[in-house]
Amino acid sequence: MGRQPCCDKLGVKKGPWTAEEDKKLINFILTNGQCCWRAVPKLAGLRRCGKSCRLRWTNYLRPDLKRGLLNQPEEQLVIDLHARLGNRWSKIASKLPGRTDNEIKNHWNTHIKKKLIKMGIDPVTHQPLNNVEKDPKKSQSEQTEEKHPQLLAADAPFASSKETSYSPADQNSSSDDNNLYENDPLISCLFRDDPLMMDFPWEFPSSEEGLATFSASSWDPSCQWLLDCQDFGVHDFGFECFNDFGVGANRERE
DNA sequence: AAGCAACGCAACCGCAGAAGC
DNA sequence: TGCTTCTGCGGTTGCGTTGCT
Repeated sequence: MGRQPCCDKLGVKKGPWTAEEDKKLINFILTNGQCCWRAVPKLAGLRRCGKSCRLRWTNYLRPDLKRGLLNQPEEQLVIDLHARLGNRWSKIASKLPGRTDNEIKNHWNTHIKKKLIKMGIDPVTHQPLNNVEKDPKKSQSEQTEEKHPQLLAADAPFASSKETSYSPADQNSSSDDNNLYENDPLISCLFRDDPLMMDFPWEFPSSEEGLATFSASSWDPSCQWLLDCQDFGVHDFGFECFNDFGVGANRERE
């Protein structure tokens, strides 16, 4: 039987996205919202597979994305979360507003991993490299707190405290993550299921009226990228695609 | 200046689970 | 209930950039 490929390989473009393709995709999503990804390339006039479109949007074009390297608190949070959740990048990413799983995964593999190894910490187990197999029965979180004093301490705003009792992620990984940090107000805030303020409702209205409403009322400082665009080169495909939605008007007001 | 190696990031691939019928 | 389709996730690869010799 076999699984149908997500797109027919023939005639589907691969590789880096061009500014023109980005423009088409942004234009389409701002106009129609995120609908069936499989249909997006066809409707948007792209010779890409839906999967590729989704990836491009979620990892690069989404306006609520932060650009640039992870800062210290974010990095610390990633380490902390990784110690508890393992390579569940999407889970980790969901706790870092504006960051994608891909970004975090890349950052982990290129930066954090090395840092930990340099510090003599196994990035997989979060235990000292020379002590990895000493106490396999100890819970991962217990070990993490022991092994990351320098990470969990002063320079780590998200660091766990001794008062905080965490459930070891690997013992009960299916348990509700909310319980993990219930004693830590900041972390528990991050672990809430309800949307944080940065969760932007990417359900764009499709009618003109709706779009007008969107542009007038939903403009948010987090969308400043549309104006600044210095971080990822929106210049390359111009602003025309946003003008229809009142972004230009917002800009003029400033 | 040229060649090479290492690095970092964007993108692809394949699988698993969810959703729909 | 089982099959099909779609989406999302994590691992991996490819390539452009940067730094070193």
